[in-house]
Amino acid sequence: HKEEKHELDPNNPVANWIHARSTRKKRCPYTKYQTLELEKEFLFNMYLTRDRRYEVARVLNLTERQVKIWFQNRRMKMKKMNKEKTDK
Amino acid sequence: VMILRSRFLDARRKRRNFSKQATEILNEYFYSHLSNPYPSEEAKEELAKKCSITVSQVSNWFGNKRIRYKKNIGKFQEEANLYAAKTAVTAAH
DNA sequence: CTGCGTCGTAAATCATAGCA
DNA sequence: TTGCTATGATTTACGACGCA
Repeated sequence: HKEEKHELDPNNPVANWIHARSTRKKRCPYTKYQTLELEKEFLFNMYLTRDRRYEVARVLNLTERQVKIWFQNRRMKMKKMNKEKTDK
Repeated sequence: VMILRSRFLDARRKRRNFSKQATEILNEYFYSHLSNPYPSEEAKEELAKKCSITVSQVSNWFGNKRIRYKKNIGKFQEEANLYAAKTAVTAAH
C-alpha cells in the first residue's frame, strides 16, 4: 500500500531548499535615470571594458560590481527576448 | 523615444492568469515534490507542454510558488492537503 | 589565483487581473 | 466604480561553475 514518506514535515518543510545568503545585499531598484543610462551604454556595446565600467559606475553612483552584474543580467535578458522571438 | 520604448516593454507585462487545468498540473508537481520542488529543464519542458505555456512561464511559476509558499506555509496548508490527498488517491488506483 | 563569462535562482518589486 | 489581494513578470544580487 502507501507510504507516508515526505507527506508532511510540519516542522521545517522548506529547510531543505538550501539557498539564500544572510549577507546578501537587499535588492535596490535603480532610478529611471540610472536604468536609462545603463541601457544607452548597453546599446553602445554589450560588453564593458574596465575603463567604461569604472566611468559608468562613477557617473551613475553605482559600484563597479553593480554595473558588471547589471550587464550580465541585461545580456541574459536579451538572450531570453531573442529566444522568445525565435520560438514564436 | 525611450518613453515609448518603456511603454512597449511594459505592454509585455499584460498577462492572463493561467487556466485552471494548468494551475492544477503545476500544483500537482509542486506538492508531490515538496522536498525538492526544482524541476529539471526536461521536466519544465514537459510541464510547459502539458500546460500550454512556455518554459519561462513554468520557471516563473515555480520561482513565485517556492518563495510564496516559504513565506507563509500556513496559508498554503489547505492547498497542500488537497493535492496530497489527490495524489494519494491517484496512486491508489 | 584572478576575473569576467553564463546559468539558475532568491527575494523584492512591479503591474495588472480579478473579485467582493 | 473602487479598493484590495492574488498572480504572473521583471528587476537586483549571488553562488556555482566554466574558461583563459
